[in-house]
Amino acid sequence: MSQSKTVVRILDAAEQLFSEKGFAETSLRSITSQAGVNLAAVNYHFGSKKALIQAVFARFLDPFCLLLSAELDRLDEEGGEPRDLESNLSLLVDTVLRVEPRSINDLSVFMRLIGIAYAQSQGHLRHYLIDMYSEVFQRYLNLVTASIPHLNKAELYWRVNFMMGSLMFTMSSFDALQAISERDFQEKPSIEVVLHRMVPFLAAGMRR
Amino acid sequence: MSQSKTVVRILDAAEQLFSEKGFAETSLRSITSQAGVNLAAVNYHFGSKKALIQAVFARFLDPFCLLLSAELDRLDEEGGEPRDLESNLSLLVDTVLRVEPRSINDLSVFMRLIGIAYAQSQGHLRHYLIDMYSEVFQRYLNLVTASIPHLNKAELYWRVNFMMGSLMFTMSSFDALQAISERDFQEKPSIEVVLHRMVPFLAAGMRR
DNA sequence: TAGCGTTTTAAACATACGTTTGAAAAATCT
DNA sequence: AGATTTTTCAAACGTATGTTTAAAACGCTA
Repeated sequence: MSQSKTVVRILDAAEQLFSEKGFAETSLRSITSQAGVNLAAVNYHFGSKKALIQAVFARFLDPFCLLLSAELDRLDEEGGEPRDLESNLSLLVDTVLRVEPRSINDLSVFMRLIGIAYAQSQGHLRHYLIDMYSEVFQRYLNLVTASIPHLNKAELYWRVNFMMGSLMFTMSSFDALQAISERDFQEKPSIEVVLHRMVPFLAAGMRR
Repeated sequence: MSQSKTVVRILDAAEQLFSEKGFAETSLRSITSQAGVNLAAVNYHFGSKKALIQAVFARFLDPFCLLLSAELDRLDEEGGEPRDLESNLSLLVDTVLRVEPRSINDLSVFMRLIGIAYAQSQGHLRHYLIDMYSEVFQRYLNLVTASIPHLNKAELYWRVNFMMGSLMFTMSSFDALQAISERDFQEKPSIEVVLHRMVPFLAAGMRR
C-alpha cells in the first residue's frame, strides 16, 4: 500500500468528509468521488471501510505518539525533580502542534474527527485506539500526576477527564468557535494561540 | 400524537439506541424492534426519522429550558447585586438534575446523545437546536458574565467554551467514566456528585 | 519491446435502509 | 350498537450502500 497518490487522496477526502458528516453518514462513493479515484480503490488499498477509518486515525496518531513517547523517554532519562503542571500540559499541546503537517490534511479537521470518534465510539474503532495508543497515554498521565502530588488518585482521575473534555471539545469545534470569535470580537486566533490559552485555565482547575 | 404508549416506547428505545450507536447507525427497524412496535409506527407518529431525532431531544430540552428560564426570570425580578460564580454554575447543574425523570429514560444516556449531536451536528438537528433553545442559553451566559466582570468579552468567550467542553464530555461519557472509577478506586459516584465536583474545577479556571 | 505484477476501471451483486400502501384491528364518539 | 376516526400491521417499493469481479490499463524490469 505505502503512500501512493491514490492512497493519499483517499485519506485526505475521507478525513475531511468523516469530520463533516460522521462515519456512517459518509459513503465510499462520496469519498472516492471527491478524491477523484475509482470506487473500488478503497477496498483494493485498504480492504474495507472500517480499515479505512482506522487508517485515517493512524496517519495522525502514529507520528504523534512517536513524538510524545520520545519526549517521555527524554524526561525519564533526565530524571531530576518533578516538573510543574503548566510545563507538563504545555508538553502535550506542543507535541500535538509539532506533528508533521504531512501526516494530516488539517489539524482542526482531524480534531473534529477525534470528537466524533469519542462521542459515538464505534466498537472496532474504540478497540483499535485502545490497543494502539493507551500505553503512551498512560505514561503521560503518570507525568501529570507527579506534578499534583496533593491530589488523591480518584480526585485526580475525575479532573483529568474534565481536562480532556475541554481539550477535545475546543479542538473539535475549533473552526466554528474561531468563526464566531472573528464575527463577534474581530479576533481570529490560531489553534496554537487558543491551545496555549487553555493551559492556565486547565492548570487552575487541576490544582483547584 | 400526544404521549400514547407506543410513542413513549419508541422515544425510549430511540434515545438509548441513538446514544449507543449514533443516528445514522441506528435503523428504524432496530428501534421499533426494541420498542416492540410495528416498523411503520415511527413514520405514522413522527413523520420521519429526522423528526424522531428532534423529538428525542425535545422531550428533555423542553422541560429543561422551561425550568432554566423560570430560574432566570426569578433572578431578574429579585435584582440585587451579582451572584458569585460558583452559585451560577451550580444553578445550571441543579436545573439539569431537577428535570422531571418522566421526560427522560436515563440522564447519562441523554447526555451521551448531546455529545453525539454536538460532535457530528447534523444540519437539521443543529438548526433545530439553535432555533429552539439559543435564547435561553444566551440569557444564562449573561448571568455568568456578570459574575466575572474582570474578564474582557473575548477571553470570557473562550473560557466559556473550555467549560462547556468539560461539561459535555464528562456527562456524555459518564457511564464509561463511572465504570472505570468503580474498577480502579472502588468508588461509584452518582452523576449528581460528579457534576457538583466539577463546579470548583470550572470556577477556578474561569476566574483565573 | 515483451512480459509480468500492480493498479484502475466499469459493472454487477447482495443487502439494508427509510418510506409508502392499503387493509385489518382497535378505540372513540353519537 | 353502529359509524367514524385512530392506530396497527404485513408487505412491498425504490434507493443507496459496501463489496466483489473480471477485464483493461499501466509501469517497471529484463
